[in-house]
Amino acid sequence: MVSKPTKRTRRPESRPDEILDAALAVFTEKGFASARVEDVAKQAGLSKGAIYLYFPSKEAMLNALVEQSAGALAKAGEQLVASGAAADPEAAYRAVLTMILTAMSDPDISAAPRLVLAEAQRFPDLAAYYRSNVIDTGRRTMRTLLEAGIAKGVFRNVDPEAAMRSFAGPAIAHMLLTTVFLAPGDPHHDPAKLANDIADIVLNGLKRHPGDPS
Amino acid sequence: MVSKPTKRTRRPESRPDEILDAALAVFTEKGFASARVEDVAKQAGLSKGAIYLYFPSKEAMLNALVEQSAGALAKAGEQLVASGAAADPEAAYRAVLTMILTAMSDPDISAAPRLVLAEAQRFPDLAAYYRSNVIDTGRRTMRTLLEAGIAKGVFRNVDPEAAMRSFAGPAIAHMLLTTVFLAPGDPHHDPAKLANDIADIVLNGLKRHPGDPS
Amino acid sequence: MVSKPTKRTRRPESRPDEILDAALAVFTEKGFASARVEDVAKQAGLSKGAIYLYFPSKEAMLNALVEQSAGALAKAGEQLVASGAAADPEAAYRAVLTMILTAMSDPDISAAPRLVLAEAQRFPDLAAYYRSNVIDTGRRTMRTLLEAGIAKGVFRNVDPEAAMRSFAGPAIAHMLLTTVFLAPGDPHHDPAKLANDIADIVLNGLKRHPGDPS
Amino acid sequence: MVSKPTKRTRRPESRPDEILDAALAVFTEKGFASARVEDVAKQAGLSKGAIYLYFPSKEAMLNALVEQSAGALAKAGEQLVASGAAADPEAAYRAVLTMILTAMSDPDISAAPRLVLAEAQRFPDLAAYYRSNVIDTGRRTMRTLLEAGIAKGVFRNVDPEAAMRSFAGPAIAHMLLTTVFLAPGDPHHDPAKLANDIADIVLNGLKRHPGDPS
DNA sequence: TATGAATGAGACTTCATTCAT
DNA sequence: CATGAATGAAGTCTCATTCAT
Repeated sequence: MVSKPTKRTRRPESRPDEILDAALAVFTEKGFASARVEDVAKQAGLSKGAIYLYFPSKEAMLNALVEQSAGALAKAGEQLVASGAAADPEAAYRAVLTMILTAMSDPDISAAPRLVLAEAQRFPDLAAYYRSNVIDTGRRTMRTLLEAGIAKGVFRNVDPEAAMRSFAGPAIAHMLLTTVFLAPGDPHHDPAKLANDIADIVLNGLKRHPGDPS
Repeated sequence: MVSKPTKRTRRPESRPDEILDAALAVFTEKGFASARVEDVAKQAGLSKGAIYLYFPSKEAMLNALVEQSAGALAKAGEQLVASGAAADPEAAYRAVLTMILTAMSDPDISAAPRLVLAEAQRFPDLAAYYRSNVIDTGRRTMRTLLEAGIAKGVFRNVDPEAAMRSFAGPAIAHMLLTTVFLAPGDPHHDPAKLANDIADIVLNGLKRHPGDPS
Repeated sequence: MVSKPTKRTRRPESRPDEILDAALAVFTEKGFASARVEDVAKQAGLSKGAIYLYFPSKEAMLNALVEQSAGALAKAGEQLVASGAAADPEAAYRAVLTMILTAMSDPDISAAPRLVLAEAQRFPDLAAYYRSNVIDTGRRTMRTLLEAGIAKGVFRNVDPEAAMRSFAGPAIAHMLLTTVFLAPGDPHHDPAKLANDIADIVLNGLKRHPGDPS
Repeated sequence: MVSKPTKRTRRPESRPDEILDAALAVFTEKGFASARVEDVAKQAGLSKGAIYLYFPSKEAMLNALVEQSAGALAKAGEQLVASGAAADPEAAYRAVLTMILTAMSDPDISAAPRLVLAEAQRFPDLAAYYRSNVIDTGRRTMRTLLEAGIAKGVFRNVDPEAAMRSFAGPAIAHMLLTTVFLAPGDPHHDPAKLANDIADIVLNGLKRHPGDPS
């Protein structure tokens, strides 16, 4: 939460980003179609018209928004893995999962992915962009990790598609439970502990055990 | 496509259901806010005004839609488990996962859940309804399954929250990959095989292995 | 208030009149434009479609309505006057005023004139019809009455236009106060007494007094 | 017709009043329910949407309209009376009647009262507002005038309700004859002369005459 | 005659976008 | 750069009227 700046004193260079922050908040709350440009403007401390000095249309904001936030997570995960995957795939998966679960537990951070989830159907370009820049990166990352583990003999030779769904799925489920379907009195689960417990299950499921065939 | 009837047909007994089918298709494609009532009407082979003979508002259609399709899946899963969970939790999980993955691979069947995913943020009542009638049922089902396995000594004593995310997550991930983020040239994966491979991983992750502690 | 007939047992010959009764009630309450044909039908114990068996359009009902109720009042007043105006203009005015005030105090009877008042602007034909058949008759009646009084030497030779407004105005004022602008706790004034008191004033104003000029 | 300004003029200071003027004209002509917001906009030289920058709904315009024009007439009459009623009730009534008849002869000025008359049934709040702010003020005014006359011994001790209907009724009758039921070839009557002639009758009717009882 | 499902024109209202200031 | 009044297209909903039964 950035401290609200005194009106009218702001580096103009960061205006677009500020607008995108505002747009993310408004779009996530009301959905893109039902969000009003004026709401975004108000949230950004600007007037309606000013938005159009920075973005040519409402949809352009959505695209910029997604592009901005898209790469970040996947890039972060990729680096995290790259640094340690070969040496210790198990530790790498644990680290990635912890990072992602923690991120997804924060509504501000999970806002962009949720927005994409909600609007992907209606904006195929956006879905395609996200697929290329996030999903595919994630898939590559997971595949790298899996192959490293298999090569080292710690993972069984499982189907990569199944493994990927098992890797990433729990994080998605957690996000939905935490930010979309959270019951009013629901207890908050510690993301780090959850990540560890899930990693226990998934890694245990992937590992060779004494007596396993192949 | 049945031969177009002469205008002003008499209502077939189940107009409301036909309208809901049309609404589901249109809402899923365009999103609720961007869908026009006239589109739904056209899809249902009716005029705009006729819709309002059956539903008082566009939003009422959304609610009816969700209520109609909500219970079905969870109920199906519950019964599936109830029938065999105690006797063989592993087989039960396999069966449930196969059913769900198969269902989620079919865009027509996954349409309703996807719609809820997309609109839950904007319609808290709808989210609450889905949580009560689908999510909670699913949670209960999975918990039952897990406890049966633990009681029989085939599952380790893992954290239920972690287990649930590991159980359900892969199915959700599969749905998103299949219906939202499907790449144009992506190969279709056989849901049954995928379900089995995922079950291998997850169940293996839950099972006690020789040499496991506790 | 007619006793509600047992459904479906009704002289069909009187259907149009029954519909007009219903229409008057509904139009008066909601205004012609805002009244729904279905409301009229319901009030008349019929279905929407049946209305169109008797009247070709909603506006036709309005016209028939006004035509039906138009003449009655004026005709009644005319006869009342014709019978006694020449012999005793004062008594004749008293009688007419009493009748009109009593009629106007009854919302059911004043409904038609009020409806005309409300819709005359929007339906010039209707206004013209009412002018020809009610207003003009009333004017003639009052003029007859006035001239009889002048001829007999009991009334002064006043301007007929002024006299007519003085004759009829109090009745209109009474109607508006009674049916349109009635305050919740307003006392009901006895129309007969009021008519007499008003007649006292107006007749006294018209009469020659000892010492009057001309 | 002023030369049409280049589209998208800047607002003159008093847009709301201009809109209300336009609304009064349109509502009076077509009736509130049948008037289209777009007609009001066009009349005001604006686009449909612009209306909603100043009024939240069509009905809000009606209310504002009535509130704006409501007090004016009654206030004017009240002051007129207050200034001279005690000293000379007869002259005061003459003055008030002349003012009102003159006002009512002008369709532009009588438009608001006529609109209220037409819509009061359908909008009870509006009727109540008018009753409180116009009718009641008028009643108070007339009662004051009457009591002053009685106290000075120039008026007989008549029933106030009867007197009020006799005071105000002729003005209402005149308005209806002039603006609602005016025949095409009808001669225009000079309001000032008419007011005087009516005042002759009514005042003569109220006055004590030599030989009156009481 | 009577019904009421169905149509479709039309109304209110919203809101992305423009532009004079 | 910024504002916010203004536009006008578009969408939801209503309802007079029609017509198959």
